[in-house]
Amino acid sequence: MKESLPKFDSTFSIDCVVFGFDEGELKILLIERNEEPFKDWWALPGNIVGERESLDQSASRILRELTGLTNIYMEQFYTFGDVNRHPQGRVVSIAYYALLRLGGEKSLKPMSNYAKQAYWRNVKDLPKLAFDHQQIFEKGLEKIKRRIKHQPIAFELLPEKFTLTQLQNVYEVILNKKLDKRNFRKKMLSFGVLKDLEEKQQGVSFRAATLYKFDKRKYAKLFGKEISF
Amino acid sequence: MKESLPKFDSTFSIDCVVFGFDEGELKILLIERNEEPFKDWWALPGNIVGERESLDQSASRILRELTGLTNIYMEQFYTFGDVNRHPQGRVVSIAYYALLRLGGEKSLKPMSNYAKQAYWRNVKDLPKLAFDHQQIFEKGLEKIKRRIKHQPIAFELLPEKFTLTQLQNVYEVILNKKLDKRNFRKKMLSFGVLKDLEEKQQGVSFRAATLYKFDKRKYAKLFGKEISF
DNA sequence: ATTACTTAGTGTAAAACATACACGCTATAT
DNA sequence: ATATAGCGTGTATGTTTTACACTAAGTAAT
Repeated sequence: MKESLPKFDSTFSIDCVVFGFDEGELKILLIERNEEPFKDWWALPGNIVGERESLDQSASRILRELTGLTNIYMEQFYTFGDVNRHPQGRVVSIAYYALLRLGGEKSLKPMSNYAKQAYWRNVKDLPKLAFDHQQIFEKGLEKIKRRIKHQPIAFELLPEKFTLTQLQNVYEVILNKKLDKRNFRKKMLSFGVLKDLEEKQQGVSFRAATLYKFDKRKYAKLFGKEISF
Repeated sequence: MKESLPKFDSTFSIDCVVFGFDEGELKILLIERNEEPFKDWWALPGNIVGERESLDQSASRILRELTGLTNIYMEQFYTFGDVNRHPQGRVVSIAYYALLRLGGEKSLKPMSNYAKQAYWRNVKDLPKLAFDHQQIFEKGLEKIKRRIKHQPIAFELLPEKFTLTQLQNVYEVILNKKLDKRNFRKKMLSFGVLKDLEEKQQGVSFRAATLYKFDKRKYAKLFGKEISF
């Protein structure tokens, strides 16, 4: 039975563009490779898909190994399959982006086997990347630029409780343009998916802003209608 | 060198959701399988990716073998990789949608090896499909629904010269809702990407409509601005 | 030639939405 | 007390979207 499938010297991997937002900057996680090919180069975190793993499971595993976190927001966005993208053989790579709350504690586990360590790097200042990872990163960034206009993904980059200014910053840094404060607030609040927590920021050195949280229940009720920026 | 990549009993394939528009209906191409597994079932056209083929090349090849046509508009949209999606082994499938002008001549080549014949089927009346092809189809349809709102893909389904009513029909059948004629025309013409050919339809049994064509040059100049429906 | 039929093609008013724009308020730090 | 820095707010204008119905033109049948 199994014999009827052609067998090539080929396999598939997952690569992840892991976005985080910190101090007003959009960052991604990069690893420093510890193995050939591209030893000592910077690369996107990724790995070969296990024999008994679905693609989503594999991506989750990679993120867990990398950050210790589960339940990270994650989405498959494109598959890269040029014949020579990997110098050691035919490796088709399924790319995911992930968005996560980078809450001060930038504690990343020391990496196993193939990588020395992972670091957050500002997307505006990336080093040269291994394989076709530059291309993968660019496509991932493009995808979240589109998606943030219609889907409530910005919240994935923020802590549970956030201020409107922080939210606006996320939009600005991803869309790469300044937005008008009053218009942004008016529109964002008009969707009715933010819950005013009647609570102020703590520990800021000037006037504290009101905290909000994203209200998933209310968002679910919008079903059909689209948020748009 | 090559030995450092883990080898599983796995491979990858392409599956294509080929959309056509004819007589006011949105159709897709299905093949009747002539091989196990799922012998005699309906399925999306697809095939194993060749050892020296990129994914796009492989998809083009499948479409060429199926329709005899090259230069079909085509786009990768998702990769399906559940462990058990293929009963004979681990087959990850990269899915493409294609849009083509179904101009009366529904002449499809008789299929080689794995399929008896291909047929156009209305998307509103599809048979049960092999593998996870129902899921693939649904995701493909969803994608073109989104994409037609922002990208000029409707033209790919129409002949070079078309009437505004035909164009509106494409939108209506893909978005699955009626649109207002006057508003549709106003908006569509306002983008300035349709060239009035100052020429009327031939051989219709009532008042002939003006023919237009999509003007790629002008569309290219819009770069940045977005068409939206 | 007349008539019946079918689709083409057209405008406007009201509502909703997007944009542009600037200053007083408040909590903190000194 | 005062300086500071970010918070929070409203309006007027322009643009876009929506809802809505009839006449014009060409063909076919008689």
